[in-house]
Amino acid sequence: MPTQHGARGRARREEIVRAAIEVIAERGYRGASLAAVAEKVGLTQQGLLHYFPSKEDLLIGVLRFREQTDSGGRDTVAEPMTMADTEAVVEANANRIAIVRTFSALLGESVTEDHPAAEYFRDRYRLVRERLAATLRLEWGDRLPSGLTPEEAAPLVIAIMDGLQYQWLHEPETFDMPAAFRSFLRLLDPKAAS
Amino acid sequence: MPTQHGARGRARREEIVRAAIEVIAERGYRGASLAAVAEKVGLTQQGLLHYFPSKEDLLIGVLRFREQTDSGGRDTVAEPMTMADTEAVVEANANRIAIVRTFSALLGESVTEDHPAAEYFRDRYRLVRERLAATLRLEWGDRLPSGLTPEEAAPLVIAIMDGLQYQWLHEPETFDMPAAFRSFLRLLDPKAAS
DNA sequence: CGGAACCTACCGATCGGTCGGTAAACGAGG
DNA sequence: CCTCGTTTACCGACCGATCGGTAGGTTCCG
Repeated sequence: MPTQHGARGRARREEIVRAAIEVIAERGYRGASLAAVAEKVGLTQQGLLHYFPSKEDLLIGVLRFREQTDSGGRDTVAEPMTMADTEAVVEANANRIAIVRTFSALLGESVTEDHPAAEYFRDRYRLVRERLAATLRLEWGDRLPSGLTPEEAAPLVIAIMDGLQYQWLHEPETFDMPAAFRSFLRLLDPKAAS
Repeated sequence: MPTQHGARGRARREEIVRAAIEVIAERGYRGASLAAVAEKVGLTQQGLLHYFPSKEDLLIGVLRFREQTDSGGRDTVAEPMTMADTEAVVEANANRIAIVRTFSALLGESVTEDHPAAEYFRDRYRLVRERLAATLRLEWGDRLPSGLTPEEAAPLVIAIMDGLQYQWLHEPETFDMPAAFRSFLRLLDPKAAS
């Protein structure tokens, strides 16, 4: 078992994961070769395999890395306690195009058969929907201003965030993702200042 | 130039395109091998290359096929003249999981570098946004009931459709995509019966 | 000494694509 | 109707590249 002790090894692993995120953003998971990731951190492919014994292990590393550190990643929606926070997340994502691209590409791939990230996204969706519904209920009670229940609104918030990212990624300089998201928030609560 | 005349050849090409759509749904575009597509229609990989001289040409064929025939595909949003039609599109998509999966997978891949479908999706988004805005304006004038302009609302409708598909594809039996979309329509127009 | 951190040398599989053929269908001319 | 050249519809053999992964080291640090 590599990388167990030693801050040295842990740092190297993180370096590798960051490189993997970049490569996946450029080529997707299937298109990302271990060799390309290895080269980015100055390793051979086999050197990389010392830290992550298989490509799938590396992907798991990427997914885990996001869950831990990534306090600005797309779905940190899992955490925020107010709707204003979700807006901040979108804003932050607009400045993290590489990470957004990585996870948008992964999300797309994950709908194909036996994709190693499929389970991750399914569980993630469930979790985020739950927490988001709780957040909405905390903010507005059992009925939003629009008349929707929190359970009805939560999937819509997620869908908007995901969907806007694709439009934005295809026209990063033209498409104003945060503004579009704010429009949606106005839809949820017409009285909101924002 | 193959397939120019002859209904025979044209039919074969369509057969191939349909097979390609299936394979892409299972493996994505990068993961889809010409051999796998060829096998589905009882051809060798070289036989397939007779009809589509390269893998990219096959993808173009898939994209074109959708634009023509696919009157129920995800984005036929380009056509409908009323909002009720968009609801019908979503409903139809809920019964076309293979095609939805294909284009969701392609959309995801298309955000990676130099993807052959990137231009297609970008142009498609522009077009659909325009037409949808026109539809919205026709239905409600310059301000929707929620106060949004048609140009503000159009990207949101698209984002919802795209985003809901990913959640649905990850839980096809549990997640009620049409119901979620109707919730969104209620957000757009609280007075709607639906 | 022992384990972590690598690397060289390979391997079998798969990929998209080329080359060069063959066989059948087809249209035109006699 | 029958030839005959052309096009269409394929297939077998092959190729160079790349892929993820294994086996078996060596170096170096604690």
